[in-house]
Amino acid sequence: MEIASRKAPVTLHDVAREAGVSLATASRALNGSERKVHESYRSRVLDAAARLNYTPNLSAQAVAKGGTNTVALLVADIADPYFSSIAAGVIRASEEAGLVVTMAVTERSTARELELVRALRGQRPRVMILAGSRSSTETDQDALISELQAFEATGGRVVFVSQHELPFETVAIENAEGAKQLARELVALGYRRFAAITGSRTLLTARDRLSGFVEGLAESGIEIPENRIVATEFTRDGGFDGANALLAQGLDDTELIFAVSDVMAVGALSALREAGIVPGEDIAVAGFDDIPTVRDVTPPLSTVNIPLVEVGRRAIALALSTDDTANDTITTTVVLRDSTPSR
Amino acid sequence: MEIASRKAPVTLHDVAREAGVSLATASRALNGSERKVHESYRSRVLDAAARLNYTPNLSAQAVAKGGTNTVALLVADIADPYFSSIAAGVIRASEEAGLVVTMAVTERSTARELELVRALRGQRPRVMILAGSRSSTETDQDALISELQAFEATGGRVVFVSQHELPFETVAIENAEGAKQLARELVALGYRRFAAITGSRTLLTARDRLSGFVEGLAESGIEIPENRIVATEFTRDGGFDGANALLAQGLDDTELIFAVSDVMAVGALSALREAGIVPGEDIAVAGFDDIPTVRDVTPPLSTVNIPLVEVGRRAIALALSTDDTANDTITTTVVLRDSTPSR
DNA sequence: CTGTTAGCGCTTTCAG
DNA sequence: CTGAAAGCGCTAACAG
Repeated sequence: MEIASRKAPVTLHDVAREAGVSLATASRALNGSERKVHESYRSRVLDAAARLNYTPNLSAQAVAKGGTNTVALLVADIADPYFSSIAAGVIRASEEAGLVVTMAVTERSTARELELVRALRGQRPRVMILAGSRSSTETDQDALISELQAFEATGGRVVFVSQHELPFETVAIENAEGAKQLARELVALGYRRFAAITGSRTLLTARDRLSGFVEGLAESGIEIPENRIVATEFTRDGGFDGANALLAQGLDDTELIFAVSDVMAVGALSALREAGIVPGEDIAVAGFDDIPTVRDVTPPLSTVNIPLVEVGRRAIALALSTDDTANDTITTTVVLRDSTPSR
Repeated sequence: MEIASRKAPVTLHDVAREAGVSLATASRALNGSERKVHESYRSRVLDAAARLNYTPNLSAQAVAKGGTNTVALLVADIADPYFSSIAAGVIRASEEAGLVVTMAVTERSTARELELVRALRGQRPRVMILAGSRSSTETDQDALISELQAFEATGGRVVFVSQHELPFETVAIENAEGAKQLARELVALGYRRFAAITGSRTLLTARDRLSGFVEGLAESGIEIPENRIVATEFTRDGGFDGANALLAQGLDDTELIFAVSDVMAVGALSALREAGIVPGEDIAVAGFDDIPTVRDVTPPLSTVNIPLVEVGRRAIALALSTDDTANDTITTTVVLRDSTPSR
């Protein structure tokens, strides 16, 4: 004899019986498009459903109607404020649209990303959102593309958040433009000698930001010395290490360090401080993203704002739009704070 | 004539036909428990599946087997590092166990939480994890409990992350104990006059931490003056406002401000600094949680460490354990940093 | 408007 | 070990 009698969940069938109507009527009263079932029946069904504490089996609905109300969201690292803010926007907008989001983490591995896309495809989601910057050396890239195209061929929508590199709708972020503008404003503030901490050279986001920054400086005839550009991991610790690397080779007359992301900049700040250098006084620092944290570090960090939560919302808006080829570009804006005083 | 011919997805049936075997055999080869189908057949099916780029329809599998491989995760706010770290642990552990995570955000509303639980129940997840502290004045509490019990009755597992208040398995965090220990260590450091910034009095987590702290001080005969305890929102801005409130009434001889969470403490730090007060020198500050950020603020924040990612992992470990009544308590440890120099 | 009856894609007896 | 057939819970024609 079994110990726990795992009761079977209440089904639509149970509700129909309890209400004394047919399965179809119960279905229509509970979910079918409005104004189809007589009020007296309708309320009987609703009552029965409430009494039985009925919840429609979403999987069954999905197979019956041949589609789900699911959004699959892939991010590189959910604990990173950049992604968690975007995720917040995606989730909020999805809920508003009556969609459920399932989430997976790639841990910044493109192989893992491909795996996950395959697996998530089994969910038959309506939308698949891939957030996280692309890399220029992805060997699995073709496989990813064909997987995604197969998904689209069956009616799914794919939206990328990053740069518009792949043949899919994307919420593009003005990385290069924002960095260029930042460079201009820093030059206007009086800075002339720069160093930079960037992520892997193959990471598109890092690459775009750095090249935009370099271009912006070039407009004023300024260059960053080759050896003043260090590439590390695209994380807080990467920023920390990057600053130390710069420190190790001697900062000399460097006036400002540009880190291609705020998390890196924050790490750099800590490294500098540990080395007895006062950021904002001895040397200026700027980042990119405008994550919430940067208001609370010392000094508050100058950066380029990306409306992260809005990016998430836009991604699902794009996915739900009827326009097949729509694209969306997010404008970034420079935010100057105390980490880059005018000189 | 339709423009886009939305191809129907490849089904098991297609694979079976392509491989020249029966539906049943194809099913067994692709998913059924090992060692049942002859190798020659098996490989033919696998080849066909690969050739067709087949992905099993998870919904269909779910209805056929009467269960999913889904974990439903509810958090208060995914952009909050506390929750995003826990989520990271849940997601990682879930993926390792072959489970997919669907995620919803309550925005700290218990009404919304109840709604979401009902909706998510429709997914027929195997596990439901509710992270986010309970409130002592929940009017919907009974409804939540019965909803969750109904879910358990049908074989689902429920795990709470917070305090062990409700009749469900929970990963309990030693909030009171940790705060008490923090108080002891601060007293040992020489502090005698305290102020506190807490969240709503009804928020269990806030309440436990504050009372633990108060108890810890009481062991040394120290009390926090009534008016030195301010209650604000359980967020960064709440901490900011709380510090300002304290400032407004005059900090007088207060030596240390205890904020019941790190995000609040970080906000408080900024408020103090804006007021021209140097945290760590003019006044000490301590928080709770040990979120990554606190290493990077100035001065680095003394706090009570909770292994957040581990908490997430444990939650799903608990959910997957066969022991029905298991519970798990997470030990917290005090971490002293520069925001509370010895005096 | 309501009930009957096919499926949806997949798993799982149950015979062969 | 394999295939035929009966569901799983729900929706969507299709007749009344």
